[in-house]
Amino acid sequence: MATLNRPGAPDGHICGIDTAMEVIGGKWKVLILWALHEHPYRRFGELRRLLPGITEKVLASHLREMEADGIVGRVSYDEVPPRVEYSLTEDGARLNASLEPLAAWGRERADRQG
Amino acid sequence: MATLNRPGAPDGHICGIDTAMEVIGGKWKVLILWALHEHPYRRFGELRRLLPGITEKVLASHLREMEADGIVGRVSYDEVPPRVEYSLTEDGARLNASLEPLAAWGRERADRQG
DNA sequence: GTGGGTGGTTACCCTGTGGTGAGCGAACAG
DNA sequence: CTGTTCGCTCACCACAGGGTAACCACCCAC
Repeated sequence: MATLNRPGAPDGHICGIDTAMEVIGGKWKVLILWALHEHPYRRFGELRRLLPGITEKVLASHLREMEADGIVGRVSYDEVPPRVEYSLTEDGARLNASLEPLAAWGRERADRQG
Repeated sequence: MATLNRPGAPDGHICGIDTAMEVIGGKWKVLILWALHEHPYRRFGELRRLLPGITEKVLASHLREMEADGIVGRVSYDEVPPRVEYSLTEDGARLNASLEPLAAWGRERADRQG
């Protein structure tokens, strides 16, 4: 990622929000986070079914980025057919928790607008 | 806007996060929010100076979107040279507050990585 | 041998977002 | 009479992120 390139701060970051936005900056990332929170330890195909509309390519690349960011864990079992399980890391769980107030704000706003 | 178009939910939204992400989905929006929180009632040029690297076009369009979303207020004084003051609405202030946990998560993560 | 399910990869295209640079209208300073 | 401040607007362009679709290796059931 690192679409953010803002001068004015040492590494292009101004406040902590930037760091967080970089990590969740992807069309489906918060939903993947959410899905893994509600349904821990899901397989690739299960996640795909939990997120109607996502394509395999995007799911795979998002998962790999989130894994690299340390918010998603991946365990691959050497079976046939292959089995891979994704889960939230501790950091990912904390990220998800810190998204809750934002979700509450969004829900309230959605309610107000009917 | 409205880059989010995800089937599976009535209006393309699955949880409240989506609504919030739509509102803050813009490269500089959270920073504008932050700047207006730390420096209330700023003028266009002041905001530009507070956000090194932003261009006038992007600042103008982001401000207009945020105004339409009801999180930023705009007051134009009929003077010469023109004077326009931007501020957070109550809803914007609450949005900003609900971003705080996320910012904390980001700060903690930035600290860990040095 | 054909189809299905597993978890992907690869190549290509398309749109939206953001960046660049110019201009504008009025007043005032030099 | 040129330059500056102020808050924009407009036309154009580049690029990355996401979407589309085909393909792969493997095994099993039919």
